[in-house]
Amino acid sequence: MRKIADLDRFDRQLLALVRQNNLEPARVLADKIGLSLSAVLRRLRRLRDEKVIVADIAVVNPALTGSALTMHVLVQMQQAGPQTMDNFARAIVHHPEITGAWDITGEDDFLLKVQVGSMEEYDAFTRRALGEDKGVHSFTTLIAIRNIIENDVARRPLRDG
Amino acid sequence: MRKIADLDRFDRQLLALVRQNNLEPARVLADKIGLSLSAVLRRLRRLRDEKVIVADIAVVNPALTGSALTMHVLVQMQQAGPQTMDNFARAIVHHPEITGAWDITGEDDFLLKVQVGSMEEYDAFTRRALGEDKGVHSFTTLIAIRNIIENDVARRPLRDG
DNA sequence: TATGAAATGCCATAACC
DNA sequence: GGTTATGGCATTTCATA
Repeated sequence: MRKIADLDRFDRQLLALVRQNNLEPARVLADKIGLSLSAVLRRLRRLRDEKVIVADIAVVNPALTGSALTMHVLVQMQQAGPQTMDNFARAIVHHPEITGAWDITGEDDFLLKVQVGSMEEYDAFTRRALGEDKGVHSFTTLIAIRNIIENDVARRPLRDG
Repeated sequence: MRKIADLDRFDRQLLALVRQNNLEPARVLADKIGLSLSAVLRRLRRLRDEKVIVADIAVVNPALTGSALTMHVLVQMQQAGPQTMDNFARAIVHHPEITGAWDITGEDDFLLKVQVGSMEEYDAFTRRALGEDKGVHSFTTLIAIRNIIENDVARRPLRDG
């Protein structure tokens, strides 16, 4: 992956702009940062090719997309060695229900943010992702009653009307 | 705001597509959902005008944008009455450091996701946002050692190289 | 009030300096 | 990194149901 140091002032300015609006014509961006049209297009292409920009998406009103249930799960491992931690971290990446995951300090080892459509789905998820064969000792579920702030790029299907 | 029921099958299909890639030519989208080019462009324009699509953005690699520090804060209120909860919920919305907030079940009342540049900044944030005058009884900080999954649409400035 | 079709104008692309 | 010619795409207008 490219290092931050490899991004010059123009790259950073471009990213700051397209992160707010990626439909703005390159010509406008060029004027804003004081570069030519082609330079802007070349840089944007490279930023996308090199996965500095990982996606270009429309953000849909959360009221329309919000999952039925948002859970946070505090996970304690059986033994918090680097090996076990890494294995678990690598394993959870593939679960689409998990929209956030952090390796944390304190009593617990991981914090997961999970979005599911129903309690049944959550139950199935825990069995699949947090079974004891994964090195998990125990976990605590924090059920979200209400989403107050939710900045996630939701990738779940839209709720039906 | 428009109700979900007002979105027909075509609108939902369009949203599902542009939520993954908003740079795809309308012609391609039209083929995928079985509608004409003009119909697709009209619908997209309306979805944007009516703020069903609230933004069109490039998602930047979290390793480059992620704040130096991601914290999760479990907050216990002095008294968890609806009044206090609502006041707090309304107050926190204005803090830019908070990129996620949920009203949760269990021992604690709120879970906050906070992104800051340094420990000093976090300390200042807690004093500002979680002072006792806000009705907060106590809070526990979970420091993220590592971001394993991070789907947030970060709107903070890029870190300098 | 919706779609579908065709003419216009803008924008990204690519080859070159 | 900048400039120019080309192709593609969105936009607009019109016709239709």
